[in-house]
Amino acid sequence: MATLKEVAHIAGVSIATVSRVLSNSDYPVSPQTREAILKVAEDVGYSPNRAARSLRTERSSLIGVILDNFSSQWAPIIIRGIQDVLHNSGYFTLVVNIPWEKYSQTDVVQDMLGHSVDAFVFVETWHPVSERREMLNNRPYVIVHRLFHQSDPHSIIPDEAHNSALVVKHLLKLGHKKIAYIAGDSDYFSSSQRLDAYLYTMRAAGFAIQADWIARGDWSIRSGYACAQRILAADIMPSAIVAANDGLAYGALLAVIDAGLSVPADIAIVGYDNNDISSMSNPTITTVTLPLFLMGQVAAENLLRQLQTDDCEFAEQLIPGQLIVRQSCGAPEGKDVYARDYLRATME
Amino acid sequence: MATLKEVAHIAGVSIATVSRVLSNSDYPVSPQTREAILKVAEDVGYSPNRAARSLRTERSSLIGVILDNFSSQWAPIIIRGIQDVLHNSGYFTLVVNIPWEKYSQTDVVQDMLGHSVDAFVFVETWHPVSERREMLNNRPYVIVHRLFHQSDPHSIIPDEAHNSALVVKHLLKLGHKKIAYIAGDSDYFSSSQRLDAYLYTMRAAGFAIQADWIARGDWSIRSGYACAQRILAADIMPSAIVAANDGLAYGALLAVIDAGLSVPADIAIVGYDNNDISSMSNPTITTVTLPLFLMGQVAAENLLRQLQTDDCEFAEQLIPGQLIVRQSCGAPEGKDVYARDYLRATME
DNA sequence: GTGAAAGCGCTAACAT
DNA sequence: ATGTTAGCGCTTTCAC
Repeated sequence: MATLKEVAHIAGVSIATVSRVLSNSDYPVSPQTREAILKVAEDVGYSPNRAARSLRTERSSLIGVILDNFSSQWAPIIIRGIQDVLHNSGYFTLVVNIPWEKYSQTDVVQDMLGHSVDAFVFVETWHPVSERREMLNNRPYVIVHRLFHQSDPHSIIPDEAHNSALVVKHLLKLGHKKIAYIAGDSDYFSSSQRLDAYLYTMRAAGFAIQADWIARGDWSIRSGYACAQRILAADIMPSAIVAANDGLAYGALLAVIDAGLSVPADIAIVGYDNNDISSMSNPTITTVTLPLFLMGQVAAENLLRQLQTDDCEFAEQLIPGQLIVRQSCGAPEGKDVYARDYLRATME
Repeated sequence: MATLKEVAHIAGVSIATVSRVLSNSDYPVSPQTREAILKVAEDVGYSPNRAARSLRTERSSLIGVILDNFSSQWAPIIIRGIQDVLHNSGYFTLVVNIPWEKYSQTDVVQDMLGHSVDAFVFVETWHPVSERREMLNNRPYVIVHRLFHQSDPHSIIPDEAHNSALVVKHLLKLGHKKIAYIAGDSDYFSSSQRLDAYLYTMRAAGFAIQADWIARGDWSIRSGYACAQRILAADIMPSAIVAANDGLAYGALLAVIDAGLSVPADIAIVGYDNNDISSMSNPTITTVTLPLFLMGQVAAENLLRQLQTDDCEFAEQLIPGQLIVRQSCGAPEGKDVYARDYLRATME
């Protein structure tokens, strides 16, 4: 590969001048010289040796990205959002998947620091982050879609309260007053956030909540089924069920149908996350979609800002999701949103 | 961060000796000295400066991974397989997603070469690879799950012929003689491979194929629906339909049901790919699963071999998939494989 | 078995 | 506006 020295030799100037031009320095160079150098660089296909540059500047144009679970339905989209911004700014990402169980953060972070990464992104991480900053060699970092309890001003997270309130308000607007809730695994930060928003929204609307309207599952279809069965046995039968995710909602759907009831006629159901399952079930499930790509972009932009200016202000950034109205809530606008009809309609 | 110099100073030896120990060189160093150095390195948390090492050795411990579509159902699993092997061998990966439309391979490859990547992995790439080797600066490379027509000895690909024959033979074993076929988009390499295997297997079994038993779709549910409608109008009604992927199979399923027929009683259906849809439909769809994680691992191991020994032999490696028997084929062992029953059974 | 020193390609401080 | 040069941390050749 071509080096500065070669370009300098061909262009008949010193390597310092070539460096000034090709490293986008703001050091003054005469237009003619600049152009000549640019031409030679183009001709020989010059590409800077990042190792040499990195050794000198202690910056690598590399960003470490650490995630819990690469194969989750969220991670790939978030990563694409991150890369979309970062690649356009000349950065490469070192993406590493570390299953939560075998997490030994130190090792990976240490290795990444050996590669002189300029900053870190943590995606969907759950791990305790006490003293993170020192471990990270005081490099900038940002957390996207944080799943653990500890608050961190460097986080970009879904606005769980807003999103959860979104579905509850949607049901209220449809006239429901007796709304039950299936919560997710209590280990998750998002689980309590979503539940709290349901409680708050119901109270703000002035509707009482029966104790046996609330069941706690573990995010799975199976537990959604079991929770819905318990709710159906409540003293006062609810007219709608809000589930903390689409798996739970789908399980609830099956349980309600198996109980000989109809969705949404007898019981309305709404989910959360816009999982594939919610668009393929029968009836299709009304849910909330998270703007994952956007979250990745925002995270990357946040990081770039940190990289450019020494001290910026930090505060958790909450990104709102969007309601997707389908059949399971009974709203008129979702009535026809089911896969087979969509298929038929567009197949003529 | 600690440097060789510091470790050498503390240990009271020269940096050369420290380097010999800490870079796993096979140069002889006395056991006592070695141990002393190792201890100091541990104490100060030494981590080699990869930029300096890379500058010197022209090797970076970085592998460039280029893919078409990060968010495909295959890519993340393949990548995890790749990383599983590579990380254990001390490599980091530079993963870059380049949508096919805006592919300008040269730029990314060029940038990666600037980072001195030791080798390349192409995942699900479609792009022409003529003269790839020179462009890659003669560095090792491997292609996983290749989607284009040109053959390349550096490929790790699913054994499409074997897999496709797997489902056809499965139907033959169940007694089907009149088997129709819905092919995928003809632009894809895998499409013709799968179709050919169907044709070959049927002929080898001695069964004639009617011209109107074969329809060509574009991988989508919608086109599966349309293709099945055409097949149902054939002069001789088939007893089974093989679809080139699960989307087509699901579309066919809907069409058969809409025609007032039953699956698998009247028409058996099988898919390919083990997409989520095939485990969630009703009936669930018999299909073939691709060993994606394994493919990634094999690809990475192949690459490591190239990195270690100068000349190794190359030949396309075909990785066989596995048949997943569910309800849509009518086989007894798949009879009970449906989501709701599974749910009930395990819910007690 | 160990140490001294050259040099990888680049940037930046300093000189002109 | 341009050139000269030191030195980033490491590996490796050569000397002892």
